[in-house]
Amino acid sequence: MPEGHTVHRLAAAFEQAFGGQRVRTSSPQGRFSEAAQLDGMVLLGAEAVGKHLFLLFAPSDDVDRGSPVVRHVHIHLGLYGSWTFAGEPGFADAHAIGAPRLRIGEQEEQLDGGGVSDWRRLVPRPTVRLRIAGPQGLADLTGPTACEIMDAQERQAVLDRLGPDPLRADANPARFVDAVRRSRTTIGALLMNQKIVAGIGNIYRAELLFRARLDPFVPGNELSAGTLEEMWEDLVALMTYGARTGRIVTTQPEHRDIEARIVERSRGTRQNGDEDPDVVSRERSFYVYHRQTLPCRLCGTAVRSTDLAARTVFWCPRCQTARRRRAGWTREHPAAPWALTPGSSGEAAA
DNA sequence: ACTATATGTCCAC
DNA sequence: TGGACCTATAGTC
Repeated sequence: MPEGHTVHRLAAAFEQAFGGQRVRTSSPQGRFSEAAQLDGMVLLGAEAVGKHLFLLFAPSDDVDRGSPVVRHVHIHLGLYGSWTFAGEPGFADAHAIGAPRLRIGEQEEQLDGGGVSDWRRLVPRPTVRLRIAGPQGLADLTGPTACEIMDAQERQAVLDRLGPDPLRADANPARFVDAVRRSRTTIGALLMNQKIVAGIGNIYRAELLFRARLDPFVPGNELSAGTLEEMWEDLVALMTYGARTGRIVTTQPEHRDIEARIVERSRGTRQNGDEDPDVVSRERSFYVYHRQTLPCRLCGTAVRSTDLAARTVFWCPRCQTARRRRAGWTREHPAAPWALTPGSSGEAAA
């Protein structure tokens, strides 16, 4: 259930866990029989583009010779896919606290709590499509929409059908701005279209539109370049935070309720200051996502939901009012919180 | 045991 | 636009 930030996180985790090392690969489930072709190769690195993950493999003697032919394992997690890591203490847990395991995708899983103390003896679930095992630990993939070997041309074809990715340094925001302004489709639908911008999912869509105070049903061609440039900058900030912490948080501290802040303070076990992602509980993290019928954090109006582009969109009908305006329109709300200040619960925001 | 749900995408009609 | 697909989990009977 990842959006782009999760996939970028995964790429970093794979580089750290297996980068440059020989690995064993297998498909316990049997549905990725090509795993046998990769067994014993070197995992050269990992790449994230939007919600697509590429793991790069090459035979070790090719690597030694200096010009390896790279096999790109293309993985898309879809709605259900996830990776589970297990290994030596410190393996793939750059973002976890203490435990020699973490599951990227959703919750953590107790891998050694049930009597399994050695990750090497961890029997894969029968649904594991791909297992990658290195000297320090392993990673199990379940439920992906895609898991296939690609060559360089096929990889490029995937990139070619994606819009700019806010988490990539090579992204060109003008492509996003121009594509939106050329379209009569609603901004709510355009944000979910991976050709327009790569990596946004249903949460970032709803939250970005709220932060822009924008009605999801405004046609793209009615938005000003300036508005879209600000939205791009906001996306970069939101998704960078998400990639760093593994969690989506879009609320400004002053918009989370007071009781929540008291609870967060009183938890008291923050060793490392302000960067602990657990500081913001899930219920405090969003302005509108999954908050239909609840009062808007800013104005108290009931948050609404409806279908838009095959998914449920959530929005505040009072705060998100811009519609049917020509390009050049400026926001009516006094101060849209473009700058995200995560982790500083209770502090005044910019 | 069954059902509903989930941060996704594609294809057929 | 509706259904199919991939899987785990929480909730209900």
